[in-house]
Amino acid sequence: MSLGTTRPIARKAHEAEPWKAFQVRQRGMELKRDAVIKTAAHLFLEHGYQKTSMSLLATRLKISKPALYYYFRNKEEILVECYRSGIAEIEDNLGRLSPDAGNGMARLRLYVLEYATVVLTHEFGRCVAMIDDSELSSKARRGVRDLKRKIDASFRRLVTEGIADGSIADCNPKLASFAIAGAINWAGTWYKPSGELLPEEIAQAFMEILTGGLRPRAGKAT
Amino acid sequence: MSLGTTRPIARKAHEAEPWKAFQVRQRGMELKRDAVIKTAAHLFLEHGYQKTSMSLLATRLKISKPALYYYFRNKEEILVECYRSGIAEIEDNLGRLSPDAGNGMARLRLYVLEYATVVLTHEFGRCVAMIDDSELSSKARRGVRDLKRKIDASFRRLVTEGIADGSIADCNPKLASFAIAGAINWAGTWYKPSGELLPEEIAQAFMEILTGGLRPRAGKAT
Amino acid sequence: MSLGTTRPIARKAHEAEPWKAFQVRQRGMELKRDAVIKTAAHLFLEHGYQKTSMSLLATRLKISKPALYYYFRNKEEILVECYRSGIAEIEDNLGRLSPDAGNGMARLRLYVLEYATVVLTHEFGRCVAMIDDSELSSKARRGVRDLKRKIDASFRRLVTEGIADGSIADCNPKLASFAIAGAINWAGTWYKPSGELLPEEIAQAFMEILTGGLRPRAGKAT
Amino acid sequence: MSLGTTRPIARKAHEAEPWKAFQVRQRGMELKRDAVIKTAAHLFLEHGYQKTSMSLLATRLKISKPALYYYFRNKEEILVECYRSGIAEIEDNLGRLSPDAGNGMARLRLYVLEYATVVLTHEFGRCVAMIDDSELSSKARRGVRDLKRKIDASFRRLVTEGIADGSIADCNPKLASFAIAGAINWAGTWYKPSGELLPEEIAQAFMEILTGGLRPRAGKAT
DNA sequence: AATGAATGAGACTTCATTCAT
DNA sequence: GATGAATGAAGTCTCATTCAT
Repeated sequence: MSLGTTRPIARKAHEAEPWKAFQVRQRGMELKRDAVIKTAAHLFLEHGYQKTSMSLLATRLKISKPALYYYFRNKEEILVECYRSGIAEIEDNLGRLSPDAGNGMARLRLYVLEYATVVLTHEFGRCVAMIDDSELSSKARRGVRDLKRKIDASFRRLVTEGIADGSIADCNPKLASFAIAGAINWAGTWYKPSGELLPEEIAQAFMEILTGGLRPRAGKAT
Repeated sequence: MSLGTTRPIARKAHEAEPWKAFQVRQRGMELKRDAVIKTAAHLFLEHGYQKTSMSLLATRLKISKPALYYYFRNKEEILVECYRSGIAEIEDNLGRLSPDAGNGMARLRLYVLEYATVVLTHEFGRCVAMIDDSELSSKARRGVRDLKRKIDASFRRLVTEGIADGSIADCNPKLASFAIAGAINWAGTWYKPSGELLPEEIAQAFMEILTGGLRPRAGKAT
Repeated sequence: MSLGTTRPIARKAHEAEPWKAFQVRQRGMELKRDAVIKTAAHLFLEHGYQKTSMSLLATRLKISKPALYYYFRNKEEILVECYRSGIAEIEDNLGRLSPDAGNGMARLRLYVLEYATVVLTHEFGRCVAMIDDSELSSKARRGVRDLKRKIDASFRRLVTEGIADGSIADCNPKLASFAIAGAINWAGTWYKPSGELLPEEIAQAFMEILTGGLRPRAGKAT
Repeated sequence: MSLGTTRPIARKAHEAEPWKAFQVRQRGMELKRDAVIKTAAHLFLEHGYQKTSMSLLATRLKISKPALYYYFRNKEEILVECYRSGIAEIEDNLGRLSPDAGNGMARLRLYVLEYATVVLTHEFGRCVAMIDDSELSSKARRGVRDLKRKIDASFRRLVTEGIADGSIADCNPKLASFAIAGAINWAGTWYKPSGELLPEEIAQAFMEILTGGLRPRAGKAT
């Protein structure tokens, strides 16, 4: 029975259980927010951000539209949270790589492998790769870009280190990172889990192709 | 001198209007259509397809909204024409490459160079690379994908030929093409003409990085 | 007290709005939908379906345009509901006639009387008679026609029964029903409640004129 | 003479060929107008007045849209001309009936037969019966109704005469005419030339059914 | 006599968001 | 915490009509 679920009761509820209730509520908040962005990420990837309406999102979550606005300020904030989760996901996975796994090239290769895997198999990761942040307001965009830049910086640092230790040919680290990350991001565009290519397969092949070009050429001074 | 032909000048031309160009009310289906898609391509790239309203497009062209519908059946048709022009542009440039310029690898390298150049410097070309065709109705999408596939097929054929003549290492041609084309397409995403990186510079670097990984490894029997 | 039930009062009721009727923001899907189709029926009859814009309808109801779309999927659905209500109205009234009120002719006469009364005095009934269902999409049209056919079938059945029991002259039941129903439907076109002719008067006269022609001719073998 | 008609060329034309040309032009004008309203009537009957766009009409006639405005002031005028032609058609056919063909009933029967035939077989006639004149502006509507009234008046006169000479039962001539004409007009709504019922068949049956009810009841002193 | 091109007005519909409960 | 109901703004598109030639 609702005109709202618990109108009469609610007013009493927060008087009755002061502390625990709050924690539980907070926990609930977190859980709900997670559920929202998870579903949202899925829909954004399936139909695009613009074409995913708040109505659809609410319907999928089996909650009412205003409920979404209880958890998030607006649609944009949901997307931003997707990005944030995606970037966290990526950093999580990449951060786990041991920082002393050989020379720069070796570490770059692992990095590429891992990044490709995340982008292909994790939905939040795919959001980062796929959804154009130009959909965001300029303020939110700046925030997201700051986060994204960290990943790019990692790539660039690895390349630079590889060049320093001789395991990577002399090249423009910025362009090299862009090429590598771009190819992987783009894969997020066309990869379909239902297709015949396996993520591992793609990740492996991309690692070879994309890092192979950075190998120092034998006997060449370039 | 039509807006549609003079490509070198074109970079500034999206502001030009054939409306009232020479004398008033010249004949001009062709001319006008060209002007529309040129401006549309520009706006699509700037704000995205969905967020570019027909109103905005009309305003930019300094014509009324219904006038657009005199030249195109609907918004989708405009996007399709952008794609078509872009693909023609790409094929034009790639087709000009002499088909006997050395072995597979050599030809692939030229191809990459040229493709990157088009995608970075021609607006229609960028449309092909950047605008998600999932915005289209399924019918139009099929048409566009058929066209796009031809370009992908070219890449794949070059790789296959390179493998055959030994100039390219044994690899999955499909994945190799995807990696290469993807990296370039992605560049369309972040490249800003106003930035510090020159298109030629990027194209050159990408050529090295992306094809380098396909070189047969010295001393490897594979 | 719902707008939808009190038919006697209803003739003036198309101005009533359940919006803010009792207290503010009562529950009321049903109530509101009824109010919408009641007002819609009135406007459709006054200006025609095509020329009745959703804007006008909303204005009359003193709600915003999108609110209409909260209650109905689209304009067509509103018309379909008008039809449905009208047909229900007609069937209600006709169904109340006792099925054993004499021979076929006697029952037909009652039926004509009642049908004419509904078509002349009930707005939903008039919708069924007057609004061309070719305005509908082919799918909706099929649905409406199925409903309409039931009424036509009733007429035809009565005529057939009358022929069987000798109370009606031998004739083509289909054409007879069409003639009778047509004359009545057409009356919906020109009848104005504000005119000098009373509905009862018209219904009575039509009954005589339209069924008189079906009387078996004395001493004539047809 | 409207602004739209003969501005540029006319200035020279009427100096050069003063008489013949004018006649020819007038003849052409007539012919073209006829062609327009003929096609228009067809389309109006097929899709309805509102849904028949001037574009479609022009396309069907293989002329340009502005050309229509050369021959007619606006869409409404085209409909009015359809009505006018239809009414002329009806009057033509009805006027041909000899005014001394027996008593009132006999003449009424012929009249019904003829009216039904025209409404079912002539497109202009069908326009009069079918197209709701509420589509017209109030001014045009008045004109059309004046014309229509003449037909109605004929019906009513025949009934009155029939009552006078005893061949028709005492009844309200107005309602009798409405019933008769209404049934026939309505037939224009559902009759499809491609269907199985022949116009003659329908006309004959309607004549019997609709006039039968007006026969004076045997043995009744009224 | 005829037309290619253009337009103002307005149609239906969708969406992100908020109000009042 | 949650929701049924509502809305302002905007979107795509169509139409009758007219301008300039």
